[in-house]
Amino acid sequence: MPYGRRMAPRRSAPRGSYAKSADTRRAILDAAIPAFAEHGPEGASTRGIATAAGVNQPALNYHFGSKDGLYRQCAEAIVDRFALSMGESTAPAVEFLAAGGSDAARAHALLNGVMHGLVDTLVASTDAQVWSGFVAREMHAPGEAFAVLYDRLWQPGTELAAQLIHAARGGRGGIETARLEAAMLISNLVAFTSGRRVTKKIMGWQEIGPDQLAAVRRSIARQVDALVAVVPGDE
Amino acid sequence: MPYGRRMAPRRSAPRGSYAKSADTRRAILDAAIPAFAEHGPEGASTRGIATAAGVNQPALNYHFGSKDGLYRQCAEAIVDRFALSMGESTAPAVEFLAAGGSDAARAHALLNGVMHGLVDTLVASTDAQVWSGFVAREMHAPGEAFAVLYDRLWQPGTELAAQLIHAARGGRGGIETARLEAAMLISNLVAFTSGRRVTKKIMGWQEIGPDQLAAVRRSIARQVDALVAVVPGDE
DNA sequence: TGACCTTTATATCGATCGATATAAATTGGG
DNA sequence: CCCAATTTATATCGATCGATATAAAGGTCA
Repeated sequence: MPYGRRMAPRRSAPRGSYAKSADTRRAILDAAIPAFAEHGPEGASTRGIATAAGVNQPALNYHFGSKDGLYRQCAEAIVDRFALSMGESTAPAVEFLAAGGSDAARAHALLNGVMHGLVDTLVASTDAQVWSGFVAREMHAPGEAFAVLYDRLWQPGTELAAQLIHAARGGRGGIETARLEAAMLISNLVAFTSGRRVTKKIMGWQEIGPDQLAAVRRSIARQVDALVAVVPGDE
Repeated sequence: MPYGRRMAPRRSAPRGSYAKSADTRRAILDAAIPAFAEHGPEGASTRGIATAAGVNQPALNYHFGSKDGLYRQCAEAIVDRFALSMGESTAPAVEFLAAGGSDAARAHALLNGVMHGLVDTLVASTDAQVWSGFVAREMHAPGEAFAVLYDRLWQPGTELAAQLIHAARGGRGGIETARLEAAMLISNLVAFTSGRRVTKKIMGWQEIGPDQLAAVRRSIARQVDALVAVVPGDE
């Protein structure tokens, strides 16, 4: 026998006070997220990710335990980065709702602000295109990362938008309808971002510049206005 | 050497007058499409597909040449089946546009008809959920099937909707804006379908019944009305 | 500086991948 | 009914997969 087999050291998580370790983890995550987004959790290879990250392959197992562990950590990282990017535009809306806000006009303005921030985050950032692909894939085919993405990203985001829509309508029309509209509005933007390459081809855009960003913003604003203007059941 | 290697028979495509062959091909496609939709072209294994189809693994190579060939044929099958399901609602719209139709009210009605048919096809059919996942994945990460899906499905579908929107606005507002709105409207529905599992969870729906289908239809109709009512630039 | 822990690098494992050579079985035309 | 073409089944190939044992290198702190 070339070399023996015994139990793995079971190094659960390196609680490093070593500085370099964090850099390596970050490099692996930055390489893994696009790889998982493009090839899926099964299609992406640990060797490919390691090469892209500039590390060797066992480094992934050392830092993240397993391929699935890395995949889950990618989802956590996406949620964190997305929340960081969206915090500025969602904070006042969350505060408004927490205070039991019922000012319809203010709710409408806050909803516009949230969607504005969402468009900026999703459409303006090239990273977000990758995130959208990762998230959309996991929402279609739930796997190891579903719970994280749903509980910390999709559900709260949809609920926030739904409550704002409901409040902007002055509380009329039912929260269920508002939830459905919110779900469609958000899945709309995520799909639009995930398929940005196709949209650019359809539109003949070379790049998503300020003009294109403004066009998307106008389109979403128009959707929001129409959503709020019509109270379901009163039509 | 256990057995020699020589050039493959290079059986390009079985032009079978044998009846059984077509059944086998169909069974393989019916097993492969969901597998590719869930695991991606790299994650899905030929052995898994073969088992699900009730055939042995080399049958895939025999009938489709290679895994990539099978993947391409899956895309072709999806386009065909989708077009078959949508033909009834798109035919009058295509005819209207081909005749240079400029009646805004009729264009609006035809647009509603097309979107109505799209909702029925996508939301009501469980197969369409699988198709949407397949298509959305390929649009995000273009591969072997991109050309087929884009040229025969996405581009014509978007262009049809764009022309109807443009005509419904009486030709005012620019075709580019109409294209962007059409792209968002369609990606909206595809994403909604692909992520149907999540939407059901968000909405607390056990199943997509007539009531739920009607709710989605109303939401889309409202979007279309808002789209047509507001001429970009006149606001 | 030296003992100790963390991190990185190398080599290799068994399992599974897509593909193909080959043989057996099935089908259809004369 | 038999022969040839088509289709299905078996066995196996080399390549690549995720994972781990092991060794070497790097960092931390008494």
